Amino acid sequence: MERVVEEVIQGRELASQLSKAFANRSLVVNGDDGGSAEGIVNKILGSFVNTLLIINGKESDQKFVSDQIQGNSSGVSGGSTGVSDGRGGGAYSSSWDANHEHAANIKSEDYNEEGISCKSTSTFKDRRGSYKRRTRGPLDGEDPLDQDTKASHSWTRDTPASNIDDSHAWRKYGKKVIHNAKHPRNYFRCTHKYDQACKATKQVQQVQDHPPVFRTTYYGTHTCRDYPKASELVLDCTSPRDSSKYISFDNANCLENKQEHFTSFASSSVKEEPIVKATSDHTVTSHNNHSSPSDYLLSHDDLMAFDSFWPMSEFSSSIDQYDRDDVFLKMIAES
DNA sequence: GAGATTTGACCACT
DNA sequence: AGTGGTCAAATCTC
Repeated sequence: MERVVEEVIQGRELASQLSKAFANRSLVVNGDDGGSAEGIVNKILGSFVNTLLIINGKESDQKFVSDQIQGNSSGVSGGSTGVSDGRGGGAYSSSWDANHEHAANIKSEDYNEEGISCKSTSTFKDRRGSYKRRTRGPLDGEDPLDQDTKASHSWTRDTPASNIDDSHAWRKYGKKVIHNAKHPRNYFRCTHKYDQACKATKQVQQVQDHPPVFRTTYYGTHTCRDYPKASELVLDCTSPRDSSKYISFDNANCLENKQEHFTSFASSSVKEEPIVKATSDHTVTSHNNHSSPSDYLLSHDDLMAFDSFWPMSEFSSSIDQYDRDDVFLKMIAES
């Protein structure tokens, strides 16, 4: 828990620095970006994620996530496209793409082997595809705006493995050989596409061989609920005066709620996470027989530290608040 | 038998 | 016409 407190305090201090940085607008300090708004933002993100990783018992993942945050810095600062070709920055990176330059830019020149698995040994008397397909348009119940939504909300993540666990149930529905790419692109949709009309999809493609790097591009947000009560974060609701803040790990909710505060995190089917209750003296109680497997209880004081991470009113970048939130929401979800 | 995967065809877009 | 994304029948796996 001490680590959590340290990270929270550090985050608050960094947020304070950020406010000062924006106040005088002269941001370059000592040649590196440690004192710049950008650098501070990265540190804040890192601190925040570290905190959550500690809470989740995934501290060992810190390095990896930290790398991803660094990779994301260009997106936060609006300095570049946000989608690297796998050679800029770290080996593994995450990037936010608000400008639709994501998958189309995936044109690695480093492919040198075919990694297609061929477990099928079927004897083909195939009639696949031998059907008449109806003219495509908005299907029944399909929102005509889905295409725009999909195009405008994508998120890429580079990982050393193709089968990363992002807490969602995916179903592969296609594989396509991409022009100028040596590795095929795999297409996944949310398992709950039909039963819960979840529109989230992702594409996974190997973009580098040595070391192997798999680029996952997420489209849309999950509206499914794998675990109905799974991911609600109630903040000290026992004390009404504390202006209790409700944190939901549900994407649909987060989209609605995040304008109020940064108190909602993306995703998802969080499984068997312990309750973490942080009281004013920063102690944690964790137990298993709880009503909701991933409830987190934080005191108002602790929450204030998180609130201070995002001085939104003073922050300006090339991506709007929605995007910025979503980047982080997804990042947290995937952590 | 249910759910997941494979894979050729269909369709939209440029 | 070329390309990428998706569909859906066939097949596989548990």
